[in-house]
Amino acid sequence: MSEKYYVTTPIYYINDKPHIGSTYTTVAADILARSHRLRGEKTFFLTGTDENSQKSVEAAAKADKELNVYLDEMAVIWENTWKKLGISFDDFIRTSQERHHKAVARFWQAVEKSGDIYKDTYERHYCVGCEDFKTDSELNEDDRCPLHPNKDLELVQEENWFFKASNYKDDILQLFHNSQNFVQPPKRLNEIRSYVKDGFADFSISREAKKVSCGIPVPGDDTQRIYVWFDALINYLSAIGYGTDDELFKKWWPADLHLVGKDIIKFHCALWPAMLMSAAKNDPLLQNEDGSPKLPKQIFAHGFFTIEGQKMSKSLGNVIDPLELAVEYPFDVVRYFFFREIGFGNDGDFNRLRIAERYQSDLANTLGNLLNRAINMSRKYFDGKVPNIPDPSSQILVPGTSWGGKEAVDTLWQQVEEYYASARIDLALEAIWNGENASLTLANRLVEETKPFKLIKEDPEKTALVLYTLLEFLRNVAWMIEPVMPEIAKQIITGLGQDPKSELSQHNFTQLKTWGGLKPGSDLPEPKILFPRLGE
RNA sequence: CGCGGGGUAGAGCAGUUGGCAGCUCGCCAGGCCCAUAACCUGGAGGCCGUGGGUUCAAGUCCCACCCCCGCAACCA
Repeated sequence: MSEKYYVTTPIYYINDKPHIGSTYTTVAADILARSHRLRGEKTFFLTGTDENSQKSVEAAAKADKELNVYLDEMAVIWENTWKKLGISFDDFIRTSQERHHKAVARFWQAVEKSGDIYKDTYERHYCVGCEDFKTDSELNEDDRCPLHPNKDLELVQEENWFFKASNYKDDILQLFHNSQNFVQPPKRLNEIRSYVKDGFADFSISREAKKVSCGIPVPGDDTQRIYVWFDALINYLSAIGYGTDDELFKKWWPADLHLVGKDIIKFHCALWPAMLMSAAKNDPLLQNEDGSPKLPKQIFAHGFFTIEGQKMSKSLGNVIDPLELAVEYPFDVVRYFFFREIGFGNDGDFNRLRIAERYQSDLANTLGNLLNRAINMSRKYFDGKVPNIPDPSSQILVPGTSWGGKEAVDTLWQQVEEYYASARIDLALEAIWNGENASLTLANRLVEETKPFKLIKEDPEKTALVLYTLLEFLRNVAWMIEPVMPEIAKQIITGLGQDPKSELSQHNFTQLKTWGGLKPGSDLPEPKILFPRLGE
């Protein structure tokens, strides 16, 4: 009955510590994972590190460290950064781990058995920057890599193993056709479709061992090492038991969502499904009941952002360390900014002025102030308690107001859930703040429309109804924003005199979001300022 | 013919299947006084980059063009 949700981030190169960009990706995955967990779905959230790269070798050499030592140190830094930021990952895969090597070996053999691996000698241009081969048509007018024009292309001439990606070109195009949501957002689907159409050539998937100082050995061929991308993608399988724990694997595969940056869609949307299609032919674990390949359900490519209008760059010195940022602002505020300000899937700008603006306006003024005024009035007029209304679950409309009542809140919940489900985090937040029949803005308006501070003298019962509505709506909002702002959500719940932990453990999701959950007559603690105003 | 993103109110951005142009901030004028000088209402402010085309109807679809941004390294 309960559905499962398996979400991944890309695995990161660890030639430096995490920065704000990788943090953005990871937070996005965290939000989606949390939204599914909240719904009571069995959720598995994977992140990790890509360690079989030439870049790691270079970085280790630069740091004057043994490769293994360097990798171990950096992997810890990455994992700990995510922990400190409260990222709720369930596993942390390192491609240097034994389990990964086992999975890769099994996968390679399955692909080989399918007849999609062959040896060939060739001479081609290899761009170290891209870690990728370039065909002549991909070079710029100076015959250099358009992405890395200052880097000399290596003219590589060697015998390598190749993956017959071209065998799957039609299948991939068919996949795009059949499942329009496979790649999100749509503009990325267009991009990748034209890439596959124009030429989805066979990939070289190994390099000569003597030329690289890292990489997983090709099964049965010690002279070759597996090309980093071919092994990296398999991490999504190895972390959930492929090659080591069949039962676990069956539980989680296929992935429900691979979250990636827009720069690596080629690998995830074309190469990866092709690899899986091939391996599935000779590995029942990768097959559906009908023998078709089990492919990830969706790949979502997010955009990049600039820092204060400029490209993130070390030489400009504007690379932001997420841990330092988390000192400047509560990290929940940063999370909110990321997904309120920047349409998920679009490029955006990381701008401190805008963070401050969002903080002041959306968080302090609209949300924080509402919570504060609602609690204060309730405490003042109702003896420090949540107003004791007779039948909270059947709360009716307050006549003469634009507040949509409990049904509008149900509708809002529905919208928010749909947005989370389709990874439109930005729209979920927009709806909570500015929605049409129930929203934080409308809740503030309800106060103006009913004036509880006057109404209390004439009609205490109606006042109780209004205040209960506000408090109960805030409880609902807390759970709506919990995936994005888990700490803030807890503080709101606590501020309403409830215990977030027991709310979660004693109620299922359906009960949580059912109107009337806030117990009438329960104690309201003295309000704390959730978002102090900035400046003086 | 390198690749990609984008040009919508003063700033920053939304605009799914074409159907009266929206949101946040800022500005102006009111209201309110419970609240974090917060909240609410009203208003000013747009040739939706340009020129064509399709259509009863185009920010949205088609064609052409102009302009801006990113593309050594770091890097989602």
